[in-house]
Amino acid sequence: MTPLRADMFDEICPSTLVPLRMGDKWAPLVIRCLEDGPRRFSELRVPIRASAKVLTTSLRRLERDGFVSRRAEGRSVDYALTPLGRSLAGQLESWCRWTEANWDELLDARDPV
Amino acid sequence: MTPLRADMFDEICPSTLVPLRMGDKWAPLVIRCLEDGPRRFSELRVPIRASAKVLTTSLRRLERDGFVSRRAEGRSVDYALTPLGRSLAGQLESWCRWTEANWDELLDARDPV
DNA sequence: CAGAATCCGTTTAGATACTG
DNA sequence: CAGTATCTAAACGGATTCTG
Repeated sequence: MTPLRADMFDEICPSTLVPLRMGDKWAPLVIRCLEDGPRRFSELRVPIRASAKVLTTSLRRLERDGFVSRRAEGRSVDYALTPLGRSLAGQLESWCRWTEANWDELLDARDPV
Repeated sequence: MTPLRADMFDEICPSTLVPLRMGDKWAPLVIRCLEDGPRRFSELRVPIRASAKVLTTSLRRLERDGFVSRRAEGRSVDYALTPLGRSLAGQLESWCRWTEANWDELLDARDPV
């Protein structure tokens, strides 16, 4: 194994944080939805077909981890990517590109349930 | 949002598979453990401090998705990365590098629970 | 509008004991 | 050695109802 400061075998290491957070069913979608700028709660609910409770949970976690910021003004609330969140979005896109590059293998490999 | 064939908003799309599978608590560790070659079940259990049941579950899923292969010979069983799994391991390493590049921000941003 | 509260079913992790 | 079986507890997702 390549020695890295990012030691996934250490539970405290932030490298374990990213897969766990992205493993959240809705978090990657939230990140992608915010790529083009701030969105309100109700705007996120249209493309992301999760219940209000579940979406809120995702947003709170992303906020706590510093990927998303929340700004309330009057009745409306804006969610936006932080600089760290934008950086993560780039990482996510590189992932999608990996998926595209391995598309057929991914579909073929998968044992149908 | 950049238009990609990998559409995370489509539940069937394999791009959703990767974050979900990597969100598995032990899967990323399994992948890393197999980077240097095949390992037996008991060898995996040393660095990966999960119960036999949980580790088995992870391995079965990784096998089903085509990232890991299982080969039994006599009493011993070898697990190894498939070509697809090796490719994923590279992706995982790029993730760790991203973590290292954003180390301080990740630690600072994180709201202590 | 942006959630919070509640309830419910499923999934997951973990510990323990057992087996071919 | 490489699991399986069983049980428990916690986490997660979803639907519904309510509220400032």
